[in-house]
Amino acid sequence: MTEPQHPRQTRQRAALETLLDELPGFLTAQEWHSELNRRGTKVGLATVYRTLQSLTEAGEVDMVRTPEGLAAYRACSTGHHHHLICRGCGKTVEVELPDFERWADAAAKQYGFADIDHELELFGLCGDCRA
Amino acid sequence: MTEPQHPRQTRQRAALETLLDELPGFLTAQEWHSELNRRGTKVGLATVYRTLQSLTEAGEVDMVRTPEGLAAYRACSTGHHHHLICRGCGKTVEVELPDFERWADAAAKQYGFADIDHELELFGLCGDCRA
DNA sequence: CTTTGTGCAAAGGCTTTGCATGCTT
DNA sequence: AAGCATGCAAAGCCTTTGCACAAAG
Repeated sequence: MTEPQHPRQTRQRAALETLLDELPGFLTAQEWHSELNRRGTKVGLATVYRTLQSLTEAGEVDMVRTPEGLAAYRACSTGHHHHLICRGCGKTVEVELPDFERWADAAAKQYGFADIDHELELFGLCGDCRA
Repeated sequence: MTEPQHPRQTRQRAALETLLDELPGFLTAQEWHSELNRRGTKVGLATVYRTLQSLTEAGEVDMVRTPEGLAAYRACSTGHHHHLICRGCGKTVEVELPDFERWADAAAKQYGFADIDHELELFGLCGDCRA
């Protein structure tokens, strides 16, 4: 049993973590990559993929699947929540649904299921895009 | 404005529709393809993809994304419902959640979102796999 | 006969991986 | 100095598409 390995502090990882804290929405690995390079930080695409995976496993980043099956990532705040995602501009809101877990558990239990997990995303049009 | 085009009745499409009615679970396009061929019905993979898409657009088939981002399909009964999927054996149950749409609408409206759609899947362990 | 469906193979797009090099520690 | 991280390019996988042929209406 060795110490839990801390990832090394590299320019690329730092840049990505900073960017994750700045931009609130869900972006794909390729979009994070473009955004980094657009800001002048040269980072390889493979590195972005590897770093996002690493951060996801570490629980510092949230991954969801878009309806197209792409992986999209964002920094996650603590606590369990769901996402409300604008179809128009991609803006995302974290939605607390306090009753949902209990309710899902209860619903599943009626079918003999236990140990319930769930994936829930809401998609809609935000006020700006609706205007 | 012409009549709504009915798809042509072909051996391949019939075989897939029959199989969809027989197997209750979610399978990927490739899995449906394998299953067809395993049963002696030779159908091209591209045809399976195209037919599943066509059936999905026609509302006769349900598509969900697996956590890996793969598209998985199954015949769907009428009415909107969600899925309760066993992590152990893949068994799926259709769950009617009558209050959910209203509730999701209300929750989203608080954030100025409208025209809400959602994706909800529940994952758990069924009675058999729990034994 | 006309139109749509099929099959095959090739192309596309996202993601992962192998390997040599550079940077952290 | 040792080892993980990076970059690039190549490979992998799922899925879509182009095209010629077959089948349905």
